[in-house]
Amino acid sequence: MMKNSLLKNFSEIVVEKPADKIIQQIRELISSGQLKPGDKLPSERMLSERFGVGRTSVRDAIRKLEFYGILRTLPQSGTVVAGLGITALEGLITDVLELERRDFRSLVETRVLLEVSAAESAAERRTDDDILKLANALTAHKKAILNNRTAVEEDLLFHLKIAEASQNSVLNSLMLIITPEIMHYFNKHDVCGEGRAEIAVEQHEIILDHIVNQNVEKVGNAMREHLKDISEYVKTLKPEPSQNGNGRV
Amino acid sequence: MMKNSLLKNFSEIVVEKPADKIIQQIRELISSGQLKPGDKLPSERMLSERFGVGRTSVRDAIRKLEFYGILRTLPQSGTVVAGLGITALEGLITDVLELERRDFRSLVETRVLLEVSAAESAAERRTDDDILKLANALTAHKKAILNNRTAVEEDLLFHLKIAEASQNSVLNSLMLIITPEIMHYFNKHDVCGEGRAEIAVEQHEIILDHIVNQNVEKVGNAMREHLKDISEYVKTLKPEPSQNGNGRV
DNA sequence: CTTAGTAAATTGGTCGACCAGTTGCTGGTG
DNA sequence: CACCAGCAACTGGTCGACCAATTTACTAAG
Repeated sequence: MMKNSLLKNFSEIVVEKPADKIIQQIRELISSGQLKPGDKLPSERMLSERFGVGRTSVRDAIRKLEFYGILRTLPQSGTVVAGLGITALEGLITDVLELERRDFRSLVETRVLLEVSAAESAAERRTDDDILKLANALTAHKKAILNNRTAVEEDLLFHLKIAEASQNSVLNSLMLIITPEIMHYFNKHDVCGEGRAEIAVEQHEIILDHIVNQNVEKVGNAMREHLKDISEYVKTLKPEPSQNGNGRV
Repeated sequence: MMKNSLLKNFSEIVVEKPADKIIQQIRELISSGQLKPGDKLPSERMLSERFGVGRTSVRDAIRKLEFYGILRTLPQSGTVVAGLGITALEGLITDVLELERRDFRSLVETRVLLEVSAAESAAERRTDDDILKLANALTAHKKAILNNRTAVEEDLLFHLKIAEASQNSVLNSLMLIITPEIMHYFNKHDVCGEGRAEIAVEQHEIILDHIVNQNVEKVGNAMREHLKDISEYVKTLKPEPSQNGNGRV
């Protein structure tokens, strides 16, 4: 182990997973104009031979780019470049490669933004079914609090149901994406302690009322107030910048 | 081909990729309490044998869940369940599985939400470096218009730089995520035609000015106006509900 | 010359085997 | 008895081979 420490200092982060190298290579192919949007990519076998790596690594790279909507793969047919422009592709790919740490301020800030909007849309467009789901989520939340004081999951699940009720699929998806990180922070800082949970439930009840009555204006303010309460409470705990668990969005 | 059509009608969407089946199974493991947050997952070999599929499929499933922040895999060590609650996990996983089609209304609506907020934050917090990047992006946009009338990529790249200047990493990431889909729609509907591009550039210049002068209020309105222009123009083209290319967020 | 039918080639999907690094036990030694 | 070297059994990462389905190209009949 000791004998390798020097070597490690030398190479350090040069681990360079094959998949990442391939993403870079594909980026170059696109930059040089050899690969235009709509074009079919060479077969995975071609690419693996061309890049000198196994086909699995190529598949991993493709899968990753596919996640971000840059490629699109049709079974038994081929992989094509999505209908994006070259310029944007370059920018996106480089950004995607170093999509890193979140910070708490950004997370809270964005959450308020999304949630307030979601609540307003929910009040405007909720169906009867949505109300049922919201009521159920609220009940589950109350029930969980009776058993164990921290019920972060149930709390956030109520918020997710609001996003669902907004009838805005994109908003809903984005909420789904950032929720795990929010949960991570909340558990870390033990937000729901000594009476906080009860207050949260009360506010949830108010919000649900507004949604039922389709009072768009009031629900926005109620949600803003609810989140303001929580985020300011969190601030009193630790100033720590604190990086999150994984780098995903 | 014809002889299979009946069979296809029978099985239809029962393609059931192994990876998806595994995601379901893991979900059950978590539901039944056999897998608690923080626990280490059984090794990939165990899982592949247990589920009766190849290890590759297991890896695919894990990658997918990892992408959504539900699992976390440490090389040469093991895969663990992220620090999420069981309740939320259930909700998230089922939702993730059917994270499907976007619709245009949701996309535009959410975009306005994010962009206005991004512009305001950018005006408030932009650095000198940000201004430089914004100016460069604007120049590139103008230049592209002189050559070819449609310069959707450069247009959106300017918007992405605004998100970057907002100093909100989460907001920036979310913009990166929805931008490809926006581009898809714009190219599809040929938004930038006959003078639209020039108008857009003028509005971009105004927005940039406001950001330089840190005029938070005006930049919000300017961005709202800019997006309103575009989205309403798009509306005049086709009422078509239109599903997008791939189901990714 | 057109067209239907079939077979070969190519595609992505899946699999089990091998690789390198880590962990933890085990037995020998101070 | 404590401790450390060394080995063995894991881990995830990568690879090339096989599979089924699709596409394509060729051939033969009309």
